[in-house]
Amino acid sequence: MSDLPSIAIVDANNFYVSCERIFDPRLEGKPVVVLSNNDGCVVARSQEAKALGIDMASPWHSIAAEATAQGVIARSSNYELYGDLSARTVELLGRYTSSQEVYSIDESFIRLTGTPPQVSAIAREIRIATRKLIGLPVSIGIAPSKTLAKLANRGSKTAPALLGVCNLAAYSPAQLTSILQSVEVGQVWGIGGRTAKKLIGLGVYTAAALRDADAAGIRRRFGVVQERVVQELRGIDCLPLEEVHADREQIQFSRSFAIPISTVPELQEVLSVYTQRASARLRRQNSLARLMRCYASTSPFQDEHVTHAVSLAFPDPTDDPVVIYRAALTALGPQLQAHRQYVRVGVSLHEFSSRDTHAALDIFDTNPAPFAAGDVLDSITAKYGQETLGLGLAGFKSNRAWTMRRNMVSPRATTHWDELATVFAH
DNA sequence: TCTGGGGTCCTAGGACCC
DNA sequence: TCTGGGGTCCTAGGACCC
Repeated sequence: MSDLPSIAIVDANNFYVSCERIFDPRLEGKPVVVLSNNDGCVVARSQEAKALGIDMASPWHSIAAEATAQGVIARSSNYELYGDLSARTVELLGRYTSSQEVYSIDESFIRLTGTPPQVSAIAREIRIATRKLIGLPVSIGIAPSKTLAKLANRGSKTAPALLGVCNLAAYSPAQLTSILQSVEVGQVWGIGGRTAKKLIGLGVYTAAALRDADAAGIRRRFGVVQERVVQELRGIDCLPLEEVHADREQIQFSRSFAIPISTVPELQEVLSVYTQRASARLRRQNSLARLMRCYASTSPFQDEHVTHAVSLAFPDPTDDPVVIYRAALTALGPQLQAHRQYVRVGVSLHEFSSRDTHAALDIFDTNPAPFAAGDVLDSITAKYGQETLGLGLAGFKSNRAWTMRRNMVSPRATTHWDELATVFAH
């Protein structure tokens, strides 16, 4: 038995639903779904909801009647709650490893060392701890590469006998091949719908067949990303753990509206709010942006779907909400047409530099220090909340008909004093 | 009436330069 | 009339992920 380091992926089961259940135990054992922003699509389902045949990404409006008749309970997404429970889970996992990559809101890769039985024992301990200390059920897949760990993670969920932990090191080469033969090629991490279709056309139907395919040929036909998948399936670790969470390389803020917008002043208001939110994220990671893209689009589900998009460079990299808003308005404003029914606006920032580096280069700048509107906004909203203060049109809260629809949202039970859970004694 | 949002990486192709 | 070739930078878009 080898004593090599293994990669484990720890993944919370039906994460958003599990978060909702922690603070509302009445949801336990019932079919529950969580909806995307705007109460648009299903983005998380409990086991019971999956069993009823509710698909991921189903538009809620088209299934709501039937689902509620079947007893399905829907919740609007409550990202503040999920984010907080996610952070607690990350901290807990950190106690079991020296090397951790936070891959998404509900998944971490961690490195575990020991013999296969030792590693599996640690994984079982983690499972018990997350359930007991945070309230979340998790599944754990363990293997020599990330891609195989993801595959093991699927196995840990589909085979109840494994009790939520699947360590591929526990299987013989023949058993491993038979496991890979049972996985469709499109289920492999990194192989999406398009590539899967092409692979099937070439006769590559399963994970085992992809593992045994000619790596150079795969590279020629599909590129380096897919070639790495082949190597990873062979147990060769090609995708290192990204331990330090690097700053973002782009920041987007985009939302669909509860109702379409067709007046220019309202679009200006939206741009004002979105540019302020995007620039706040930029300042949080201490970056300046050189490039911005903005777009406004009508519904892709209607005739005459249009998108107006602009891309613009700032003369000097900036994080100033006033500069960014004015630039967005100047560039996108002339394209907006009052008779259109816009359903979505997006702002994205790119090409970052560090705020500190830029300041150091700026010593010969003769302009007096400008009013740092961004810093003032940040310190006030940090203390009193996101909605307390805004610049210009974003400062008014009245009559914002376009904001998100969130009709079934749960309390932010861990981050707001006035929304704490209430316990009743009987 | 009602269809999410935020990322990453890679590649192709045009513009430009020498 | 004749009319190269290679390198780099930039951007848009594809594909994938959760």
